[in-house]
Amino acid sequence: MPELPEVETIKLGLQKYLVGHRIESTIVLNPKSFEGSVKKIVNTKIIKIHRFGKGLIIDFDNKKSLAIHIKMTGQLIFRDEKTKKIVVDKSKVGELPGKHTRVIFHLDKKAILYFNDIRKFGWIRVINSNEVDSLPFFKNLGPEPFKDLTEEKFVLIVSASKIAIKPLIMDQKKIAGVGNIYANDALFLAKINPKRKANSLSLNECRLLYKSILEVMEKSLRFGGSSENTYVNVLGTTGEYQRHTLVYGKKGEKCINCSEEIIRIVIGGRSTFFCPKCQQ
DNA sequence: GACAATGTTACAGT
DNA sequence: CACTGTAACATTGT
Repeated sequence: MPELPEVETIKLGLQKYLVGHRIESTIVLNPKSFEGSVKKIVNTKIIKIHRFGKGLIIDFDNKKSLAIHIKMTGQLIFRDEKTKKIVVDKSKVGELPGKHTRVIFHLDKKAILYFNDIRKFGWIRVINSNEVDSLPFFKNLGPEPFKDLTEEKFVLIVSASKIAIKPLIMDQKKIAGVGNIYANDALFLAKINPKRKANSLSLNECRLLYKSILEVMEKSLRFGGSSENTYVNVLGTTGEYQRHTLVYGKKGEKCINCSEEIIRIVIGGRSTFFCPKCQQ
């Protein structure tokens, strides 16, 4: 799932459904997916949810927290008596628990939180609430859209780098939250070739790209994120952004501006889609 | 069988 | 040391 809009959608869901619940037990089915002592969070109450970039933090009332990264295929699914009636997308979720369920949190009032993760890249770890900033992933996060990434900061970051603009905006240490889908679409919206060296962008191009990043992410948030692959929200239902992508995943299809064919190349090992005519 | 998939990081090389 | 590019992690689907 995993870019800022998807993780933010999960955060909103956890805030709505999970906060206030007490953990009764935690079952770790895949040791690699969970680090730390389960005992530290049993019988504690969930009080707050945070998101930093693509990472999540769940705070408990005993100064402990869970730090979570769902990477490519993680899912956090909440079930209780009420939400049980909501029909999950079977093709993306399957049985609960199922073959890819890695951790199960049993909560009070018969509620359950499942952590599913096909590829097992994701992780959950128990930490002290005050040590979030010392975790490798969270410590290194750059400023993020909608928070502390101002246009001025963005211009400085872009003009200071010689690497291609696309991998730059996907570098979480430089800018937090942008991944492959939105990097592709933002560059298309700004009419910038993804191979361009970052420091070759003009001030106007930088500003336009900044606005484009915000625009595509804002649009995705409205659609509840992108369910191109395995992403679902905490109720197990899909987002809809994948039906509205500008260029991502559209190799061979016509450009929505000029009807030229969208092409796919690889930059930094990642699929890159763009219109060779609009994004010279 | 080969290749690609929303991400991050360890490692090698400059 | 800083920066850059590539491979690896594990599994599934085409």
